[in-house]
Amino acid sequence: MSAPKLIKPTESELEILQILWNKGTATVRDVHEELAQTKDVGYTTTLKLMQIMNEKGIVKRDDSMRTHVYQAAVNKERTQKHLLGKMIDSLFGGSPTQLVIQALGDESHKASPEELEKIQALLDSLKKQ
Amino acid sequence: MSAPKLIKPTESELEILQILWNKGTATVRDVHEELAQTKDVGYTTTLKLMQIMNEKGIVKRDDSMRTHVYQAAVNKERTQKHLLGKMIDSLFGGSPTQLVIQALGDESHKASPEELEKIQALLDSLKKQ
DNA sequence: CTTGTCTTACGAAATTAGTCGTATATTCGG
DNA sequence: CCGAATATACGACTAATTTCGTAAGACAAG
Repeated sequence: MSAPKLIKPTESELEILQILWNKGTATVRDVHEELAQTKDVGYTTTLKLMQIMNEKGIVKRDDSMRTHVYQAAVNKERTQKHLLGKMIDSLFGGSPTQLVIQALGDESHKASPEELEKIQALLDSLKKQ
Repeated sequence: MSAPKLIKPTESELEILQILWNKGTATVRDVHEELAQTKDVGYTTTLKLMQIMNEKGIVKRDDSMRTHVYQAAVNKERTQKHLLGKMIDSLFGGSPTQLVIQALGDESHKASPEELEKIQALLDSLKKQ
């Protein structure tokens, strides 16, 4: 029983998860200083959020030191896939195709030629099945 | 000034929007009956949500009749693109490629051969640029 | 040791989303 | 006309999220 664990991080939790996914491990202060660059938020707010995420099992922490060290407890790809699936259902009627088309056609997030090749390769392998 | 209108429909609002996008116009009862097929929710809940959406400007309504007739006031493709863009930024570091790959690789939302061809066509046109 | 800084813990306010009960008005069948 | 069904309006309650103030302990510098 590898519990599938339905996780549904909130907006704020996702911001923190992203930082943890990037850094690997981080203290509350590390996370807060990065958050503070784009957001006006108090230190204890960040602390509280990370404590709650710990209770929820979204992050783990090492509290053997006075300054606790956190890391993400949920897999990045799995979380992406999970949330993407929800968006496909809720916004694209269950069909990933329209989503892919919208994403590829997004003017403000253009894909590079190398990226297009990656997608082509995946597409080829899907076609063979 | 075609105000870009930053809309952020909630989960429930999206469900209703989907129905309105499909039907074009609909009454509260129409929407509620469709919602009730997959969800256990009271009629007045649906009503209230649609009233709130009307206040927010997400839907329009014709209240010249006793039974009001609603329709979406936000464009489907634009809403999809907007929310997708937010997800690309917040979950995929600004790169649509990883999102596309995850979406295409989603086992529970497989694309049909026809859909794969559509994507291929789009990919071809992107490559030419 | 004392003081100032940094840490976590915790409670509680403010906000938002979702829910539904009840009141009131309209309509329609008989 | 009367009663049942159906419509909207609206207030209120719950739960979750986000916010921060304050307290208390640890620690380092002087």
